[in-house]
Formats: sequence, C-alpha cells, structure tokens
Amino acid sequence: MLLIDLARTSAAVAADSARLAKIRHLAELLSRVAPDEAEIAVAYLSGELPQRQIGVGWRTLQDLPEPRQIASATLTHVDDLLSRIKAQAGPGSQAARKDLVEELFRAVTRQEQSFLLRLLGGELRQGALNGVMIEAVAKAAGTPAAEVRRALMLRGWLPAVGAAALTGGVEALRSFRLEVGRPVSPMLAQSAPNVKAALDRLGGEAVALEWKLDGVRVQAHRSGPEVKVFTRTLDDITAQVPELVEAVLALPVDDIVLDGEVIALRADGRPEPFQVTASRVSSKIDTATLRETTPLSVFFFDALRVGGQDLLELPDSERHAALVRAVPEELLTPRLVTADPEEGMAFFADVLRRGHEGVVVKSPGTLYAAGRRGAGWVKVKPRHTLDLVVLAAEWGHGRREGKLSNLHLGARDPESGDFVMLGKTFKGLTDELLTWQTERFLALADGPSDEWVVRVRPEIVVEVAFDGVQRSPRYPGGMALRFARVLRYRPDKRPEDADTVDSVRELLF
DNA sequence: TTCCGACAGTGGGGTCGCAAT
DNA sequence: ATTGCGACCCCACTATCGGAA
Repeated sequence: MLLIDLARTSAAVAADSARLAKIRHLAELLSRVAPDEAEIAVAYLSGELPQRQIGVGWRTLQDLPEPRQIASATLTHVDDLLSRIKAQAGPGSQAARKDLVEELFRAVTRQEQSFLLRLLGGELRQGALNGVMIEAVAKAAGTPAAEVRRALMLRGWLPAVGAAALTGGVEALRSFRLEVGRPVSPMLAQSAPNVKAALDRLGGEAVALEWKLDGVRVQAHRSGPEVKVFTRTLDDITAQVPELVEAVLALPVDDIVLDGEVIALRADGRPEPFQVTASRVSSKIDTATLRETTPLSVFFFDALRVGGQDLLELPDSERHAALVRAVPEELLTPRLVTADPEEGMAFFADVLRRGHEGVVVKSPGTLYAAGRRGAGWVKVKPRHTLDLVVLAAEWGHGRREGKLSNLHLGARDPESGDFVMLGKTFKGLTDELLTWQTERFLALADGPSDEWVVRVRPEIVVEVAFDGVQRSPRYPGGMALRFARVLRYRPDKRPEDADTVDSVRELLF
C-alpha cells in the first residue's frame, strides 16, 4: 500500500467531524491493507509509529526539502526508513537522523509530507486516535469492538492488536491474554472537586478510599526470579527502582502483577516534593548511590494477577482481598472502606495532614478497566486559588489558531511594584472567553511582542486554580504554579488587588 | 428529547540522557 | 561546561459526538 492512500484517508477523516464517518473512512482503508502492512497502517492512522520513538521532534522537522510530484512511497519503504532513523546513535547521529528525515521527505508528495509532519510531530489532528481506531479495526475486521478493546487491554499496543484482528479475526483477538512481563495499560481515575461529590458519583454506597501519593505509577511483574517494572506509558524502569524489585522478590507469591506508586519519603515518613521522586526514578546513572541518598518506597493498591490467577475481571473488592493476602501491610496503600461521608472526609483531611496529595475513591464492584479512565475510580485533591495579573498571551494552535490562548501569569511584588511571572495556563477557557480575551489583549498590547507572544499592559486580573507551588529553575521568582487553570476573569479587581509573591511563597516549602 | 460517557485536542512545569556547541 | 532536543514524569479542562435514558 502507498503512503498517499493513508494521507488521503487521514485528510478525509479530518474533514468529517462525525465520528461514525471517521470510522467508515478508516475501516475502508484497513479493509484493503495487506497483512504485512496492517500494523503500520493501524499505527500511522492512530498517530503512532511501529518504532514508538525514533528521536525526531519538532526541531528536526524544520527546513524540509521540496516534495516530489508523483506519489510512489510504500508503507514498507517508509517504515524501513523510520527504523534506520531510530537506529542512529552516538556522535554524528543528529546529523544522520536529519539526513534520513530529508531523504524521506524528498521521496514523498506535498500531501504525504503534511501527513508525515503531523505524524512525526506527534499531533495527527485528524480527530481520531485509539478510541476511534478501535471501532474502525472492529468494523474492518468484522469483529465486535468489545473484543478489540479486551485484546488491547491485555496487549497495550493497538497496532499489534489491530493487525491481529485484520489478519486473524476474532480468534486472533481472543488469543491475547495477560502475560507476566508484558505491561498492561494502567487504569486511570476521573476527578471530583471533593469527597462528597466523589461519593455521590459512586452511588452513595460503601466505597474504598485510598491515599493518593504524589509519586510515579508503577506496574510490577514477577515470574519466579524475574521482575520487571513499568510506568504508566509502559516504559521499562526496572533498572531505576532496585528497592521495588527487591520488595517484589521478597513476596511469598512468585507469579504476580501489581499496580502501585513509588515515592521518595523523607526520614520522618513525609513525602518529598514530586520533583525529587521524578528525578530519582528517571536517573539511570549510579542508582546504588541514589538509593542511599533518596530511597524509594512502594505502595501497592491493586493486583492484576496473583499466584497465576488473572484478576482483571474480578471486582475491586476481590482484587484487593487477593492483594492483601499476597502483600505485607507495609507495602499496601492505606485504605478505608466506608459509606459514611463524615468518615471519608476525616480520612481525606488526615491524608493531607500527612503531606500527601489526596485520595482515590473506588467503587467495590469496579472491574479493572485497563487503559481507560474508569468511572469506578475518582480522585480528589485540594485546590488553591489566586488572583493574578495577565502579563502576556500566546497565539494558539490547531482549533485555537487565530486566538490568543496561553496566558502568562504574574503575582504582584509589593517592593518593586512590578509583577513576577509564575507560569502560564491555557486551561479552563471556553471558546467565548478565547474570543473575548483575544480582542481585549490586542487592545491592551504593549511592549515587545513577537511572532508568538503578545505582551499586554498588566491590567487584567484573572482568578486561577492550581494544585501547588513548586521550585522553579526557570521563573524569576524561583517558583512556579503546578497545573494552573483559569477559573474566571475578575473585572471587579484591579492589578493592585492581585495576590503578592509573598503570599505565593507561603505555599512553597 | 435530553443527558452524559468517552474521546480528542490544547497545551502546562520539571527532569533526565545524549549530542552538539 | 553549557545548551538544545527528545522523551516522559506529573497533569486539567472544554467541545463534540452519539448512545443511553
């Protein structure tokens, strides 16, 4: 199959806003693809590469050569080139990758270039990724979507599942099973503003509340003496977390898959800031020294397999019972089962007093919905707010093209009378607000603006919600807001009424 | 007919390893 | 030694479609 076929399909998918139409376009193409190119086609059309990462980003994709006129590149040819790009390493590799990228772009037409640019840039922008592709694969293969979804849960990689469905049908899909040593996409949680809302959403019956730790999600697999540890995106971090490996090897069960969180704790048991845990987990050099200075603790909260038995399709209460049988108390995430909102709120308050992030509320009947934001898990975190001043705004991309989108936020410095930038946000803005702020900020434009950033006179006050303040090596005040989002503009407030850097600093430890 | 769950899109700060400067 | 890039850790929120109620 030719790349141009995919580029045309992608364009058709982007042109139709209806999901069912997108599915039709994708399924039509998938039904024509040869078995040996099925995985590539599913990957490309859902925004993935069979190679996963190839070391090419936005910078390498600048200044590309002119396209050719006649489309002739096959999927196999493109795939070979991408593999060669990924294989580059060592001195001279950046230039070599760039050369190969240019070779690739010289070999394709303008429409194919546009498709590849979005694919390699990681922003397909056709309104279809995994969710729509699951339906398209099911339609093209003539199998129920539920079978595709189930196989994806166990395999974690849609191109492989899609290729299996297209070539082997429902039988091939049913042959996927949980395999110890191969990661499953972890189940994710929805969020609620407070414990009461979370309980209401879960139907007001008895629920389990668990500590939400601000660390790194891990999935630990053990088969006999072999242990592997994976992150949320299924990357293997076994070598970076020896403490966890040892803890799993010490368990009395030797065929097990566990879900949990690793976190760096201080000597007094309180959590280190997220930055410390993240740094420790991503450091690959000299782990032996790091585990002395910054030891990691692990807390498990779910079990996907214990003693050779798969638990994914059992309710939370049964999975947790199996977890408790296999894992000693000190490795378990603290948990309370209750139907009483008062008790739940007290538990939440206690978690916060201990310095942790919040709670996850779980319905006892919930099955493990791998890779999905299941309705049975609801996280609750406290929220801070500040009144800040807009210092500048950046032009948006994609559906925000032509709108000023990303806001630069500043707190008042009472000493100098100036404003200290604390970060940016683009979240929480409705289309109406985007239109309004674009007009308003252009009228307030002031000072040196460039292609992307419009500086404005510091006159607009905006109420911003955020999760916390962290140390920043980037911003002048040495601190930045975590997960800032707009709540509302405050036309009733003047810049002099905005919160000060001192009040922000109080939230930093 | 209305409601709501799931999805895609639009980006945020911080840190690492590696290659280039 | 420092800088730039790619990748990945954490992530919130809105608009939209289409099936559920």
